[in-house]
Amino acid sequence: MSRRRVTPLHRDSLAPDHCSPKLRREILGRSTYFKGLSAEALATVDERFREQHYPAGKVICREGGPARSLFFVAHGNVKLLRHSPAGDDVVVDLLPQGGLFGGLAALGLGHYPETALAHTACCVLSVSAPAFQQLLERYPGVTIEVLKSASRSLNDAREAIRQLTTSRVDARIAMALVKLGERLGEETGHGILIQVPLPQQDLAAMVGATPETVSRVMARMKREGLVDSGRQWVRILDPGGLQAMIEGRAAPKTKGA
Amino acid sequence: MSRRRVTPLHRDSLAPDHCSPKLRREILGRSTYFKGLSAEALATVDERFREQHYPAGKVICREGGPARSLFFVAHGNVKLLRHSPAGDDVVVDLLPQGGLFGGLAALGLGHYPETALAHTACCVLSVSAPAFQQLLERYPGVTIEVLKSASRSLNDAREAIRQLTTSRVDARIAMALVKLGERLGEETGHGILIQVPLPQQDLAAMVGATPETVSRVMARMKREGLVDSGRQWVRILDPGGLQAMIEGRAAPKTKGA
DNA sequence: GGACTTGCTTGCGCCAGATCATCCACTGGA
DNA sequence: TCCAGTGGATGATCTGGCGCAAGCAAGTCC
Repeated sequence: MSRRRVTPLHRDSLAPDHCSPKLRREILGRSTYFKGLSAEALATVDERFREQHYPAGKVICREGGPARSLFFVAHGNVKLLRHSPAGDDVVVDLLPQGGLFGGLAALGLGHYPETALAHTACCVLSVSAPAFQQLLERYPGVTIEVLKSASRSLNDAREAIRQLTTSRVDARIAMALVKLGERLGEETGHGILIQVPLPQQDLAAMVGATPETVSRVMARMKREGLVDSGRQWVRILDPGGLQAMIEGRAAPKTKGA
Repeated sequence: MSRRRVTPLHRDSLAPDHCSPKLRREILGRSTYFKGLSAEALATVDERFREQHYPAGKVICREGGPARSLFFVAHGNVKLLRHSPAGDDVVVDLLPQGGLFGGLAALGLGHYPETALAHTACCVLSVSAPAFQQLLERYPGVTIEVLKSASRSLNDAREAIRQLTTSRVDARIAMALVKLGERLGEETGHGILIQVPLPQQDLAAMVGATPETVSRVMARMKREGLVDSGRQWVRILDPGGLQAMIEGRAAPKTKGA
């Protein structure tokens, strides 16, 4: 059978590190948070934001640092991390375009609760915390949208907690892949390609496992035809099979007979 | 030394299952969400709420059920659970007076994301989702408070995720105890008594462990003088020691030398 | 185009914590 | 006061997943 082949991701087309000034307002206007606003309101919002570019891997804000701003992902992907005292990193979220982060900053908390890293090269818009607070006061509709989004994140986080405490690693990896597929995947002829560089190390940090374990589980998934993968990329071939794995009704072992 | 003694919790004084109609508005007015409101506004809010009483152990709403209302804890404690397909329960939160839950309901999600159980006998105020949405639209300040609270919960949940993936059980149990102490504890002559019936089974479901393991860890904590506990109660004697355990710099084993 | 870097794979030993099985101590009810 | 039921303690055993370490392959840089 076909051995894994060359990286199917086109890195640069994925995340140009520029972000046309004209596009900026359009991107804001299309986002969940601001799409209900009038043109003037949108302009007001827009002018509060400051544009910043980050190459892949660059730190945008650091856990524990004084929280001055709130960020909006205009282009690219941002990875949110928490560190353990021992130095391990846990990936708590991977934000696509339109994601908001540093959110607690604007609400009076003093410090960033997590580190944000440019996962791909990206363009980020930032507002100062007080300015954002003013926006929320002036446009209640925005506040409600932000609240909705926070609630969804809370739901996701609690779901992750449930998974972490009740499911085994393979189920969690399957779940992570399915979610990534939904949020960042692109349907191709041969399954859903996850449109983000995804080293197994990151996957491990998302599900609370080691890279070795991820490798072993993925090897099994490949053997069973559920996914295909290579250096920093994953393609989902059989979502149904993954779903079965998530729900626990899977081949628990190599199941010889 | 003194062996553990009789349950120091006075069950009935903890959670009367009545909730004086006059007190109701006062409780609302004191809550984080509504305390900024004028008397008339508060009255408007108050009249949207419907009062309900639950004896300990009763289900308030069920995970997956159609989400019609949002709830406010007027008295007593409410336990939020998620179920795994295999039937295990995970405790995602333990709400004290003033807690809001079923929150996603009001925001257009169709189903309750978790089961709510009366942990003690309690009095709960409920609003229909549309009515709550109206309140949010009419009183933007309330929306902001709700958002703050959701952000805090999100932060807690993500912190829990970090703990689950990086820390060992004993650290997680220590952390759970410290948090419970802060939220539900009462300073007594002999340390902080957690003012809620707390069987080890619940503690286990909060940290993702089995009751047996919790028992073993608690036995060690008792041996080391960090806590005292008995049937359904825990008293924190040495918060500093627990903190040490959380941070990993603890006696990893029986530490012979 | 060859050497280097970085990420993936795989084997082996080990340990934290689950599981199974009792036994015991309280508590609440009759 | 006694009894039944529930929650807690504890020993024995098993195992999923981790840690370490060596080897391999895909990109990358000169």
